[in-house]
Amino acid sequence: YGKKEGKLGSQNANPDPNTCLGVFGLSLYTTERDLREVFSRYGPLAGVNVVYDQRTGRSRGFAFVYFERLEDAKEAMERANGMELDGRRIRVDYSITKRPHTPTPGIYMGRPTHSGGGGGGGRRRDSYYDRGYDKYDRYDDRDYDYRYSRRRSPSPYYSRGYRSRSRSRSYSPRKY
DNA sequence: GTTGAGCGTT
Repeated sequence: YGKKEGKLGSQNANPDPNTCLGVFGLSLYTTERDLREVFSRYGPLAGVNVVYDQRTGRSRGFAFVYFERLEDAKEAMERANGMELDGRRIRVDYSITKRPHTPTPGIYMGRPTHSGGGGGGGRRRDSYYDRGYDKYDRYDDRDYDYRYSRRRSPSPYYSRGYRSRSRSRSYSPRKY
């Protein structure tokens, strides 16, 4: 049926249980250490990642928590979702992405350009792309967060009235 | 002390 889905697809709504949890709505002051303290209650962690804004270096308000075991992740998801942390109601869900962005691969990503006729030619993609790196990892117009690149704040000098009229009088267009 | 729903390297 005609499902209209966002760029993240249906996974946005129902991520499958996973040892990687996404934690959202964090306070900017919540650190990975804080998250560790909270989430390690449910089981051993494999890692914690707060996502930081590339420009400001500050938290973007969400994080990823990796559990060693799926069962622990499940429990953590149930229990920690909606809990208050540092004054914010946090939301916890299974992550739909597994990893941070793939660094630009300096390697061939697969098929030789000359397909030897017929279907089988396509070699399986290099393992680089087989370990949980998914379609969301591409640097792609659809995936890039334009909120941060669109900062086209006009120079203040162009804003109306910034320079007083009297000031602009001093500007003499010398016409010859 | 930027407020909201979201998914990734400082």
